[in-house]
Amino acid sequence: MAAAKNSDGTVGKALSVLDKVALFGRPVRFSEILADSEFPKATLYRLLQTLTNQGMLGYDPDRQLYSLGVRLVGLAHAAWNQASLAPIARPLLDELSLKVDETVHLGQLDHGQVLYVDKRNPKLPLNMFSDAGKIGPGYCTGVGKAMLAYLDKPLRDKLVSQQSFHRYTEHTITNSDDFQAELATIREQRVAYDREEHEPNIICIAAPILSSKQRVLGGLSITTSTGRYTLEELEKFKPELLATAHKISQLAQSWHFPETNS
Amino acid sequence: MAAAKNSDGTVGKALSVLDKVALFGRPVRFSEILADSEFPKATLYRLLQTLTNQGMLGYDPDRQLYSLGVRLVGLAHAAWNQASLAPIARPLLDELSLKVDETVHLGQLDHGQVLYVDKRNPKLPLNMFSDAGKIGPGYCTGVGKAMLAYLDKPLRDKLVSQQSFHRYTEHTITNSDDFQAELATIREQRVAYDREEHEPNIICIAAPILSSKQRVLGGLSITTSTGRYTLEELEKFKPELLATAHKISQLAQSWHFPETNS
DNA sequence: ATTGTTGTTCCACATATTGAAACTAGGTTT
DNA sequence: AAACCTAGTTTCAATATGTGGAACAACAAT
Repeated sequence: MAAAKNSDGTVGKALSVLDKVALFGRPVRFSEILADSEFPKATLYRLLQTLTNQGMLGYDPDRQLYSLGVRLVGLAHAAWNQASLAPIARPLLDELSLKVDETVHLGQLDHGQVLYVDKRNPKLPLNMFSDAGKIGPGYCTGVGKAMLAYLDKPLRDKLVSQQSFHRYTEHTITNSDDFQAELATIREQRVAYDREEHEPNIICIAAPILSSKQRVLGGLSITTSTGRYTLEELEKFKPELLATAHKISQLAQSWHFPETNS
Repeated sequence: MAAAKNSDGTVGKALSVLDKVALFGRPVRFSEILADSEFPKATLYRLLQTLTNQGMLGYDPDRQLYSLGVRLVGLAHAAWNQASLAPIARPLLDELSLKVDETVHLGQLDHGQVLYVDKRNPKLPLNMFSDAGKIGPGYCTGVGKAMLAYLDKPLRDKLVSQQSFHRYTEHTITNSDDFQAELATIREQRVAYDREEHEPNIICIAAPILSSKQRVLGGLSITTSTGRYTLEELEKFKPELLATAHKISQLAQSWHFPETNS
């Protein structure tokens, strides 16, 4: 049969519904979900009920609105603690962001996209779920490129082919060939640059965090704006960046850490 | 037959496995999960596979360890934004915590327990998943008691009966009767006090956040230590606390918010 | 080599899921 | 107020999915 259908059984379907609701980004009506769902009414209905029962979705009977459930927040707390580099890397992020006096991001790969698991901004010391948990594109962010560059070829090719290459700015790389070339350059330089590829005026330098077996654990970046530094000047952060990435990697090793596999 | 089995179908089982893994709090072996699982080997195996496929679990093939998946963190980000009071309440928490110069917590109910969705500490402005997402007992925390007190009787009774009443300190309330009495007192006073019931030397004053229909949306507390204030002195925060709770409630109303239903 | 332990696959069987269609509850039009 | 929508919920036979005992592989330890 070969080809990979993307749903494993009922659980897969249920989770895809979860995603749908998440995607709306606000509480939604049954019919709204039904509208862009492949499931028939009754099926969708039961899936929603199950998820609601399970606390993965919340339901407001007065307004008839489904929203993501609070249970997710609790699970994520656990996930963040045990499956992300964030709790280990935390002191190192503090240190780095203070030293360079710029924003630092810590990301991991999730299905070819970047999931930011932590962030430090030395000026605005406010961070929360609103920062961590954010997902960004893999092909036009510093951490994304740094991580993708260091995957082994088969996985890298697979994920590259899945990128959607939306042109965010005039500098965004918009096809796989250029992107593969960029990744090769990154491997040579050992760091990735974001040259206003995702947002105008935002530039960054990023490095992968690799396990001792050279598997990609995550990515680390120093982000700034063109108003503060030129792209060339970013290079001066390279030693600090690599040093911190390496330290995180060592800490991760010693306190057994799971490797991201997608 | 009748009685409510707590699992709805395969999805329920899969999610219970997720919880199990979360509960370990660290990456685990297949056999460890099997050990305290009611599922037979093959079944558990397939559930784990499905969850892993779906990115809800991560799997490290080298070490053969399952851990919570990063996908959860992304979902939670969305959940936090759309289903929690946190994003709306944020500026008000800032304001309150600065004004009283103490730590403030914002919580919501999740299956009779308290889920902290945000926190502000005016001294240590470091907060993250490591604070938000934390789950605490309902019967011995300020926000927990404040929220439980204001539920309508049937739901309240149900949740009270589900509390586990572990004696954390000598002040912890350890049976439903005393607890129901306490809840009555709270309704009279309009605020709940935590009298070192959860942790020694930690005290707090808390109020519920109610919708216009008097449904419980969440809870807000000001936490301090016996070293800084006596229990009696906490009362002076009551006006500020109630005012802020009310403001949050109003904001929540205007930007449609789902009500917690368990 | 031999045994033990842990993880993976098989397959007949049972159960949970499916979805068209019927139904109900509210709201809107005639 | 009756007739008519529309959005949401329930039913039920057909069947796709999930189940779990047992056999099997992979690998360690003896």
